Amino acid sequence: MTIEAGQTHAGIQRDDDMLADLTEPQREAVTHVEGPLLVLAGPGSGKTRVITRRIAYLVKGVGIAPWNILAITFTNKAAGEMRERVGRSLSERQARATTVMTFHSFCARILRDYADLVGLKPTFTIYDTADQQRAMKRALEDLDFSSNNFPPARVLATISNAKNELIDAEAFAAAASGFFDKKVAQLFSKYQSILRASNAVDFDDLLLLCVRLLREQTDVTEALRDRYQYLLIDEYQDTNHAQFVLAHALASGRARPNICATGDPDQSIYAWRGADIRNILDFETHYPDAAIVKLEQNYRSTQRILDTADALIQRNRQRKHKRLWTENEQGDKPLVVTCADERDEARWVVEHLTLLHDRQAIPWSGMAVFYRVNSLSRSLEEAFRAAAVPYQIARGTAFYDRKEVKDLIAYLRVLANPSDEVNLLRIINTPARGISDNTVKAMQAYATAHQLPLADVLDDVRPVTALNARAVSAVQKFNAQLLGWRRDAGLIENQPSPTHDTTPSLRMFVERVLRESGLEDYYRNDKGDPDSERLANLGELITSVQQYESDADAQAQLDEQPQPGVNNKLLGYLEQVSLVSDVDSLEGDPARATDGMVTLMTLHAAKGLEYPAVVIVGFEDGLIPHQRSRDNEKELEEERRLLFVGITRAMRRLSITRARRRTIFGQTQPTIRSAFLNELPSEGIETEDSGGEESDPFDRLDATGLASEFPPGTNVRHPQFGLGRVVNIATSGLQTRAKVHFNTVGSKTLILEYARLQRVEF
DNA sequence: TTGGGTGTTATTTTT
DNA sequence: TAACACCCAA
Repeated sequence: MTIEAGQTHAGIQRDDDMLADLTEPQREAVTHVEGPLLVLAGPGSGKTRVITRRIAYLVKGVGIAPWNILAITFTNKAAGEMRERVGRSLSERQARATTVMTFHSFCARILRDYADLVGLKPTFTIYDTADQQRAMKRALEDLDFSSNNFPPARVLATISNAKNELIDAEAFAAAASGFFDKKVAQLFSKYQSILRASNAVDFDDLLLLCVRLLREQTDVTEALRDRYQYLLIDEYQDTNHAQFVLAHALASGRARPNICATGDPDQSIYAWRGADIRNILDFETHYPDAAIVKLEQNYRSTQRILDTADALIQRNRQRKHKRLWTENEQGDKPLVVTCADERDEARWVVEHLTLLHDRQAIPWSGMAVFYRVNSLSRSLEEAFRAAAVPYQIARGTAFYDRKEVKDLIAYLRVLANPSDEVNLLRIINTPARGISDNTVKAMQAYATAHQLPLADVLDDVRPVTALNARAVSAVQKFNAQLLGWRRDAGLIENQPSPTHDTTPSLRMFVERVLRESGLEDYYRNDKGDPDSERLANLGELITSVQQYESDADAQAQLDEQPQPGVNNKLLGYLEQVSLVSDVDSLEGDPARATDGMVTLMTLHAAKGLEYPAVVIVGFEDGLIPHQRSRDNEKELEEERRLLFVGITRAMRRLSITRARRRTIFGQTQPTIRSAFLNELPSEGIETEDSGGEESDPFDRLDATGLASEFPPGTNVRHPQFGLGRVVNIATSGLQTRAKVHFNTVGSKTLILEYARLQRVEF
């Protein structure tokens, strides 16, 4: 039976059909309709199922119009998955009427509609990290700052943190106190003016400007609240302040906000990117009459794996109590394996996985190896290659970061948005066309002196007296080319759209730009040898254009809209490129029966995935928890959550390995086992030696045990100095030094092995 | 304009 | 160690 959108109670499906296969808490979450709802979903607890079922229930069970539903996720992958699963339980028409988007695409869409209200043109460009870096370098140059003292990445990170807190350049300047912050304030303001002049925004601006829009334009807010009456937010533990405010603004304005947040504080691993775990921990404070549902039953892992994870996470204080349980079998004890060094560790991993593959018939695609830092993948790769075991590395957005791909996209961006200086400067002489650095500098100087956008200077270069005839003609030729392209794509305002026989499709248009810009020849002739890989990548980009185009055309047809023009498709495509990375290009869906390959990735990248067999390597102090997170209790808890995420990815087999020695930065050093080792239930795990070398009888004397007994923040008593509090703890070699702030004598650094510190509980 | 020499630095990266 | 950015020379 298909129910058409908009139909009311007459055609409502009986609840039982949709609810029969749910557990009690799941049913509770699905059937909660009005008012705030928080779903605390442990790993593997069927969260996505609950969310999609809830959407189906709202539409089919309650009769809510699908266009009143807005579901927000963090990743495109999650959005795509959710869209797909919603599509399965609703009619196609209903499913298409719901809005399932990432925070950023949602904001981008709103800003396109209301660009003028926040000082943008609808053609604005979304700058990615590389674009941001270029813009920041320009800001540094303009202000004569040395990039040694102000590394662009660090400055941008500071600015990003500010924007996540909804602090704009002005507010930042007002609050800046230290030397660095004051300088950053100047850079912040310069950077924003560069972006503004380029009609460009960065990822954080999408959120910031959206919030500003909602705050300042009450009619827009009203319209959006009216449209999106039921709000679902996934991975709520990862929301930053801006996202919290945005969600709140949308949900407010009615007596009981219809906001449904799902997430798990124990899986919050992005605080360093601005995520604020308090958003989920304090949900009931923000929404006093919130209903809370806990999904604690796990359908993924064996009992022993779950017990290990649970024991670990119970150590955290910043959390909501939750007890994980499962009806799954007990399973094998998780293994903790000590290896000689990283090569021995890698060898053990490959051997272990090969055994699981051959004896237990687990396909390669059902296995994953996680590490804390990317650099650990190297020794693993070597071992996998040596043993001829198929593997893949999950790396982020490699494709769109390729030089040749970025070049072509830069052309498209400049065509869509002539103000985009960062990208204009990228392509102005790529490939070389006789517009030298000096020519560019002269034009920039002229632009600055006359307060003109660089694009205007290109339109008429003759007044730039510093240029010789050759330079002028080179610039004119280039500019004429840009104009020609724009005209044919219908990208020039106040001009009739192109006749369809000029440039009938976006794909053909992009191919034409590729050819006529000289990029194609440039990469073909590069160094004499046919640079086939680069050309192949460009070909792949064309394919993605075509893909986008046919999707857009099909969508228009379904919506009974006229076919979009090349100009609109170009804008849409560029937005997709900016907001969609290719992380989901991972092969080896464990559900598939193919043998596939083993997947190697960071612990962060593992979130949301599951594998029958998991190995976590580098279980050492300084790695897990990471060096930089040791001094701070909050960060230490995040490291614990990271390990928790890693452990809970495993369905049946879990192994954790460490090396006694590891070579880092070219230096081989003895390691100390992770402080978290003592937090795993000793009866519930099995320890083993890799057999790579004789085990060291003194190994057990290492300092780790002590270190974990005195995490920063611990209150202690010293026989001489009295009461104090551990400030930080550092391990070097076999010694553990603790810096303790004593109530009476101030700070002292003590060697834990000798200082007779005692814990004091209050 | 490119290449080589030098110096600096070293998590995690949903968008 | 190794990757990357930067600067200078040809």
